[in-house]
Amino acid sequence: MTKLQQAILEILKNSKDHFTAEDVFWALKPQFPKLALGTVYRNLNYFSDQKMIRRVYRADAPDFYEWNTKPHDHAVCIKCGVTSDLFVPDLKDFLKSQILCDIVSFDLNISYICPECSGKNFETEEE
Amino acid sequence: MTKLQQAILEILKNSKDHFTAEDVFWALKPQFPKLALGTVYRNLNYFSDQKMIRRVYRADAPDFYEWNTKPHDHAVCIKCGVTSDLFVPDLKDFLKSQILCDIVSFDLNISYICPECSGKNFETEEE
DNA sequence: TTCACTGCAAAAAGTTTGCACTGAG
DNA sequence: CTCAGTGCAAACTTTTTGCAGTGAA
Repeated sequence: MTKLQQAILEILKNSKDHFTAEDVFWALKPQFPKLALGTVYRNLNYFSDQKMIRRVYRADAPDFYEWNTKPHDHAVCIKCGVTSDLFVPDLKDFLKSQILCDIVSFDLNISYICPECSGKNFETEEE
Repeated sequence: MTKLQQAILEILKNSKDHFTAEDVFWALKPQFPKLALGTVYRNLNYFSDQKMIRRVYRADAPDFYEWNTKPHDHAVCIKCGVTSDLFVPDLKDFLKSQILCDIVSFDLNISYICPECSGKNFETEEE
């Protein structure tokens, strides 16, 4: 494991944020001035292939990568734009009960108004 | 509404399939030999802006367009690759009850083994 | 010396856009 | 004559890849 690879993993490990390849690239650029974006992609994809991190495919925005590899969903606040991890308990069982099929996996993305932006004090189940 | 625009809508209207812009392009090419892919995109996007059809953004595959504008989800069979419309009853209420937040919208995509491929006779709630 | 890792640049894939043209009204 | 709709080609965004160089063991 090279210094660069360690540094890439450290960035993800030390934050609950969701990083695009470019985020990681710019975060490391001061420390690795010759760093290339392609190299960042290559390493991030290698790590996610190894299940060390999770890659989240997105449709109309760059994919992001996160440290949290446990199953969870994502919620994007339509006010502040922040993406949060979100775990919906019993969702798989609920889906199975409703559609009566063998579910292999599923991907849920929620648009919502986060507690901070709603001004109210809702609690979210987070993981 | 031009002949081309009518023809594009007809293709979506007459099928429950999910069409990429290229699907539509090739379906119309015989009838409109000079047709350009960009024009197909422009019209499909115009129609979806007008809520006449629905555009479904996809992460690692071309977006598709469908006639069904009613809220529903999608399930992709991992065996045969077919995408089906799927309506999960009461899902929004279930999500609200679990995460206690104001949900604006959500997007659910399921990977599963469809009834035909599983060899069993499961019934799916479809819309 | 070796070879995994890297930088660089080009390519790939999907989609959008600028511009000139054309044809129906 | 006008101008909405079109074809064409180039641009754009995100991501991947081929290739040559390089640096640690």
